[in-house]
Amino acid sequence: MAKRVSHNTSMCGVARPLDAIGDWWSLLIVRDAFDGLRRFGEFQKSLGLAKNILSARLRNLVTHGILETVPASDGSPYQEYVLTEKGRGLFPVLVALRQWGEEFFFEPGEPHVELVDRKAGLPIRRLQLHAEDGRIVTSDDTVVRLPAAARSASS
Amino acid sequence: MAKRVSHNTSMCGVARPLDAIGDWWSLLIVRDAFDGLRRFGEFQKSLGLAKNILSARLRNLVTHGILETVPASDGSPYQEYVLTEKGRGLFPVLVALRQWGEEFFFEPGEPHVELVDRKAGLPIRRLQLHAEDGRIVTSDDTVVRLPAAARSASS
DNA sequence: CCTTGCGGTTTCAACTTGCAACCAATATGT
DNA sequence: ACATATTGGTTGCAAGTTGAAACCGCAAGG
Repeated sequence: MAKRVSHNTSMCGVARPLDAIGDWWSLLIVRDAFDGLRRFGEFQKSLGLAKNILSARLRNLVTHGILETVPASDGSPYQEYVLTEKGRGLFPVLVALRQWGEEFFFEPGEPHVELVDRKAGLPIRRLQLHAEDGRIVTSDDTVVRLPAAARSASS
Repeated sequence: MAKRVSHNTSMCGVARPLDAIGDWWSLLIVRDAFDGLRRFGEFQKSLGLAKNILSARLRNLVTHGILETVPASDGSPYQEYVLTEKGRGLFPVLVALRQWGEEFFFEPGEPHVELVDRKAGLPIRRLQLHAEDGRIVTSDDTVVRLPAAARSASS
């Protein structure tokens, strides 16, 4: 118990996010939150997971500032779980996952939900990586590099 | 044992990818693979996880077609693990996670590794979502929608 | 030979997961 | 007033998962 919340500075820029999210369920909760779900029961019905697990995951997401609880929007005496700014920052992660899923996990023609622009009703474009000058880059065109400070102390 | 490999059709476009990846370790393995790591020992040293776990995760990633084993690149009698096309498709997911991490998990000025364009040496741009017409959209501007076929059968 | 390095598998204790039962607070019917 | 349902949890417990450490097999080096 009393899990650490502050960032473990030994973790890298990919591991810290994963640690904060917690597990797969948490990411599905966040996805549902983007779809407008707010209530404990809504999440449970949507995901079909055990209540104790949902309870723990929601608490963890709140602890990490990804969700926050708000008193209630309708009259009911319960609380609701809504995305924080930080939580909304996860949107590209979910979109990237979804697009990867669409490309590799569905037969061509197999029906699947689509992410569409609300205004035009048309699908969202595929995510693309751009260099500073606007060129589209792939994983082959990039490297991870230490910051200047750390770099000067190594080989 | 004998885990299912074919897609569980009841899972959505976000859950299927998560299921295939397996867990957090797997994603970190894939990240290391993008950084050029190929050998069992390299992954183990980089991630510091138990050998049995690494073994299981690598096997799972191979089973799901994210990594594949190749005989050996140098003379050694061992095999190496390299990303498949499908595995390379995970790059945007990792970039999205990393960018989220950079924004919310590091103090301003705290040193962290950076993803840079190999040619220009400059950082990669922030991922952005574009509508079909090129407009930048946020989560508020999008909805998930059932495919036309399924849509006509509901409310 | 004997040892070292690599790439695992096996063993086993500790932890996590998740079903089911229970609990508490309000809402609703009679 | 009293029973009953609904919502949002917590608790108990069996089964599954994780991970540290020990072991194993093979090839190369001395």
